[in-house]
Amino acid sequence: MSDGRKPPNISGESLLFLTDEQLRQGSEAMFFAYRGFTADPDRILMDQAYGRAHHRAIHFINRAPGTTVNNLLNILGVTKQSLNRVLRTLIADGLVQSTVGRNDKRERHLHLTQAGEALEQQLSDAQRARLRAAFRDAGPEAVAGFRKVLEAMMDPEMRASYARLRETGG
Amino acid sequence: MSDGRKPPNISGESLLFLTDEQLRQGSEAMFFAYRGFTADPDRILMDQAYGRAHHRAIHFINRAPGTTVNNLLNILGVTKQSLNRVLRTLIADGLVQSTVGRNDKRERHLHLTQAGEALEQQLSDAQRARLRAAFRDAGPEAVAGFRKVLEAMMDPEMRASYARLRETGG
DNA sequence: CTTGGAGTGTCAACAAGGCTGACGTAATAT
DNA sequence: ATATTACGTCAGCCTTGTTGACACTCCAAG
Repeated sequence: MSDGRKPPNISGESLLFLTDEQLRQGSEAMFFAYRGFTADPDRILMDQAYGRAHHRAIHFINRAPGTTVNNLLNILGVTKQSLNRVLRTLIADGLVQSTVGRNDKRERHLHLTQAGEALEQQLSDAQRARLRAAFRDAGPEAVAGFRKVLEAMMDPEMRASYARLRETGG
Repeated sequence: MSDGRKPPNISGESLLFLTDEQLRQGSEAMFFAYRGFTADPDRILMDQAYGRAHHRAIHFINRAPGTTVNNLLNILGVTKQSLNRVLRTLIADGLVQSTVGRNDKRERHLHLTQAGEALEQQLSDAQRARLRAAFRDAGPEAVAGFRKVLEAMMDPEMRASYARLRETGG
């Protein structure tokens, strides 16, 4: 690594897509694209007293209704103090409902209220609109490649979370 | 938007890759992948007194040596005050050199020092290693699709910055 | 030549949202 | 009975975003 120059074409196929320059362009594409990816929901949330952290919580509670705090913690990859601050405001504002577990009363199960679902819709509509346009412009094969590379880029635990959500979600 | 159901197959080709569920999976892939994407440099920077903002500044100064503060501002999409705090520490620590513009003395031209280049190498090596592995696993066609979708996802101005960097960079 | 506006960069103060550490409480597991 | 787990909370810190206020430079209009 850090060879700085194009690796020689060892195997039969061209490895030009693995040059440092190509990888750097990939990094920059990720950076700029992620900005676009979050821009629309961010704009919506600015008006309200919420931020990106609230969006993430709402998204995954909607995605896995009844999930526990601990599970959400693992998915989001933040500390419970951080998450709790966000959840506290969402519960206080009546967007999220926290119910004591039936089997294990230590657990709290999280659901979106109607108001929470409404906000989730609004946020994911904005984000999906951009993604839909990008997907349509790029075409199905590009989208398949997009997904493939992103998945390969994840940490293993994240890849597991991602796969689990895919199974339950459809 | 927000139709919630699969759109009918209007055109000749299948539009199943544009269902809400597929788009949601795309969002989640972006979220998890971006975490992985930033994880390695973040780990390196944790030890030092620097964060992700410093990484971004160093990256783009390296990419476009002699760039002005204002230009960097546009690329990074933050306020000049935010950037200035980062630059101040980098300059104080001798990683970045700021020289008054020759033609226009209002401008500052930014360069990495040797120490700055060394850190840049270390950071981008870590990030490139992950990206290289992901690219190799996914293969050239997937990478092409990846790039295509990301580019379509950017805001127009960001797409312009991205293209500009690509030209000068090679 | 002076002056006013636009462009560029700096300093100060504040907020969001990460983090760690410590502690309390209830429920479960051993 | 005790240890562990799940959750909540308080306190305090750091990074990194924000606005507001200000200084210096340049250029053009008067």
